Amino acid sequence: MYLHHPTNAELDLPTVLHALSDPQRLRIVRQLAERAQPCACSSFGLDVTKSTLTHHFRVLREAGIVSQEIDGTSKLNTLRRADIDTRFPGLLDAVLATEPTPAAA
Amino acid sequence: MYLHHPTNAELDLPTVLHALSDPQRLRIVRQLAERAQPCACSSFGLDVTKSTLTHHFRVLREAGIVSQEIDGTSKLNTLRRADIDTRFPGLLDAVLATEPTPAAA
DNA sequence: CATATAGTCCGTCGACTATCGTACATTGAG
DNA sequence: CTCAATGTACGATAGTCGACGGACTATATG
Repeated sequence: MYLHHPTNAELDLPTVLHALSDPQRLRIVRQLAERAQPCACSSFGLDVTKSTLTHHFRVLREAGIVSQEIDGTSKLNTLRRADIDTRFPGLLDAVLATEPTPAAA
Repeated sequence: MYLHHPTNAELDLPTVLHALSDPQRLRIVRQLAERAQPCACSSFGLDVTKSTLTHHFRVLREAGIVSQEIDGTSKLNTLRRADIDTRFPGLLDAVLATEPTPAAA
């Protein structure tokens, strides 16, 4: 099973902003930034079904925000911080610096 | 005719990111940042109809990115830079710092 | 093999989006 | 008053989005 990841140069600002404009995905990104270790999709405590989770992680991966690698039955997710910082300096910092508005886990 | 503008405290990150995730609106924001003077909706050279333009400016206004005031038959648009910078420091700078990807006027 | 775990794939649903066209309102200029 | 300019309101349409359930795959582990 091949997982497409956009290259650094392929990162597109509107696509990235759109991927970050969903509260659930924003929660995922915040947690990934805090943990700084590859995490399975199911470890984020989001109150949605598995298929919805798959959807959100695909959006994040295809936007280039997250990289995924397969590890057994899991998929380990990592924030592509360096790539995003290179392409869009300061963007991720600005997003992460805002307090998690309502209820974020 | 009353135009609702969210207060500084009402600015919501996902809403702002979503408003910025459209190429047309991004073009508007870039031009507003460069001009730094209130501009009528029709002065941005976007290749869409008037009604579509109205729609995009409403999205920007309701997200708190732009303020609009009526001046004769025109509506003058201003980037709420200070407000956004206060609420989301560095966000607008990061967005504006990226090169206008494809064709931006 | 049997079972459990972690995700994927597909189809569906309702809500929203971006776009358009046409008709309308308001204002300013002649 | 008439006309042009600027923008709004109100559909309509084609597409996307977030969410779901259910069937499925792949990888452990017993």
